[in-house]
Amino acid sequence: MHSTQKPRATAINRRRVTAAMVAERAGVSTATVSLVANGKASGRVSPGNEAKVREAIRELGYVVDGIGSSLARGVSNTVIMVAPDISNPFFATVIAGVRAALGSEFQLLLSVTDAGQLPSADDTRRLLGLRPAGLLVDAPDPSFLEELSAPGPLVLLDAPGLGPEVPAVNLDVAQGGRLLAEHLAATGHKKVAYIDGTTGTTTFEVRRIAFLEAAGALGMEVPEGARIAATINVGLAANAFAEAWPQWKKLGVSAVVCATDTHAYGVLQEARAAGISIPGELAVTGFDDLPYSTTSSPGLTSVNLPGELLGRRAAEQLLRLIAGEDLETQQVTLESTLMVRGSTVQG
Amino acid sequence: MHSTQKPRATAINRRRVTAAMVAERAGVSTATVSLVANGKASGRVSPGNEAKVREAIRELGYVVDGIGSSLARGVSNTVIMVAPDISNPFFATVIAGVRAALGSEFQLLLSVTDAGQLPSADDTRRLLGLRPAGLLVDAPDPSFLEELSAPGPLVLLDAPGLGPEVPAVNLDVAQGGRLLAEHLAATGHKKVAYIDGTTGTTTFEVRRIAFLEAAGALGMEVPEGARIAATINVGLAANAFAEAWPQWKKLGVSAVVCATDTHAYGVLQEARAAGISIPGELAVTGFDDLPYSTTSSPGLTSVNLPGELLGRRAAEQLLRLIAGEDLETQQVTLESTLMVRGSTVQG
DNA sequence: CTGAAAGCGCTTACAG
DNA sequence: CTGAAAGCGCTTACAG
Repeated sequence: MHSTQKPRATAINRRRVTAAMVAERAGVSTATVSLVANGKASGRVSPGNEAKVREAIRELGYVVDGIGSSLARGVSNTVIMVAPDISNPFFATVIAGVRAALGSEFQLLLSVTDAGQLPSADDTRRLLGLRPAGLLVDAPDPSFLEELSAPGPLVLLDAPGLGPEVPAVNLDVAQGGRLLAEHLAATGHKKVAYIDGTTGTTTFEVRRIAFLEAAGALGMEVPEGARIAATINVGLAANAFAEAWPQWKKLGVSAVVCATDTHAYGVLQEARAAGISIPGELAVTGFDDLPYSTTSSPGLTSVNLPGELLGRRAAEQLLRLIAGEDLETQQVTLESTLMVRGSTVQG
Repeated sequence: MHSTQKPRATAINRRRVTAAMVAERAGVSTATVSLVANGKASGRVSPGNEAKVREAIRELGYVVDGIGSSLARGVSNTVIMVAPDISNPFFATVIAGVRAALGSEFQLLLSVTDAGQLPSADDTRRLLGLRPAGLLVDAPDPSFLEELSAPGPLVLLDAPGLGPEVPAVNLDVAQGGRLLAEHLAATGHKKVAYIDGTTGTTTFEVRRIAFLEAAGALGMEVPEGARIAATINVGLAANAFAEAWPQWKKLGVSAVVCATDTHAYGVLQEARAAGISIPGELAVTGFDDLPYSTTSSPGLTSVNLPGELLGRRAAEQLLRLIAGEDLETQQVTLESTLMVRGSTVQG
């Protein structure tokens, strides 16, 4: 009963239904079919013909071929979003925003690279070979943008520090850093540690610099040796913290600012294991305000970044560019807010 | 003389470089350009012409147009992966596996739907309009597959319970359920609770049924009222558990099996808050073995599902189908393993 | 309103 | 080895 399978009994051999087939069935030309199929019939196709074409389309199950259409029009109805890291839960909310704004006219396709990797110039050229109606690029690094010559409509997301002529929607993470500094200063901290990411993404730089500047201005100190970095991973962050804590304690550090909530989870975990009281002995803060930060114990004080809005605004801007409109503002910056929870203030 | 500078056009108005332009520059036909550009020159184009074409391609910065090429060949060099939920961290590892196996010949594009939503038939038709070389569909539901008529090469991932004629790579979550039951029986539990997901995904059904059957066979009981469900969210799972725990306690429940690690994190969190000793008073288990499960305290006993391998195998199968080869095995099932940690056995 | 026709950029028999 | 030519399926001036 072993089968020598030639599978796919499904209608794999079903012939592609073309506009020509519809045209023949409806007794009109392919031009008319095209008009009707694309919703451009009104005022250009007689009601009778339109009805006939619709009927034929229905009967045959005709769908406009994207490839043929793209070639004829010079561009596809696809919007491609390039993202370096989808494993970040934050990304899912950004996508949701993009989808919401894009609606059904354009098809959203994601091109992801391996974790932490940027798309190669080669990848990108191939992407452009698909003739996307527009490109959304999340968290690009500057060198990538240089390679990305001659795209059509392009909007960057979360790409701080670019020339003002590049359409972009940014998160004001610097503001978040300042809010954090103000909050910690207000709650009496003098010496603070900082746990950075290791990817060197611009947003991490901005987070760090904004915090450090504001902290300094507010009379707080980040002592020598109280600045470390760890990969974005709970366990690794926990280890890094465990190793650093004895020295920090000696230095008098009473708060630690983490570049991401994920780092902060590691600190919370290790602190619990080591019996460090939070926030009494050590206050902990993060960035991103991931879902778990509301429900961890204690809750994590974190900078909330509006991911859904980021995606939505970026897609809206892109839609304008695709429509050939000018952008009122090339660059949009979205405010971040500080969510204060039990990891910095006694519940 | 023309310059030998790199073909880095200055943005916006660069004219598309076509094969015809390359052909003219090299003094050959577009047929020859096509052969060279596609690496099919060997034995079909004279060395001299090949060199001339390569030179022209370099000078002009020519890239084969994906749309034109796809139309001529009938299929694109794109592989589209349809996935219902990218916010699941597990998914990132699957993608990594797919990318690794796919190599550089095919361009991987992701089509995601909103969380928990299946792609509509309409979406899918448009996807097929892009003429992908192959389709990968992650965690589809059966009704979706019915609509997906007449695709070319197609491989399903994590789609248990399908007819044997559909190429698929599955995770043996049933085995995971059995391992869990055996482990809990071996560690002396008699009454066990179960926290299910709410999405009704097939994999959740399989997890539950396999566990319940094995548990029954091993003499364990899941009492009336000790089966609840919660959305995949730490906080919601925590709440659901908090509400259920008093009754479970009365019933003599000493272990709880969660459909996902995320549910289990909620239980761990609430248990800590409520002073329930783990695993002494309550043993906790999950499915998925997410990264945090190694480092939570206590570590979470969980069924490890090989995500990277899942993606890799699926892509390998797809590559075979694309190449027109037969599959040795239509359906591949990957073993799951049980990672025993502190949430079920005293560290 | 309508259809014939000219592409869009490429690939691939085919004839030389 | 090589190039002219016929498409792939569609859209869009254009002439009627």
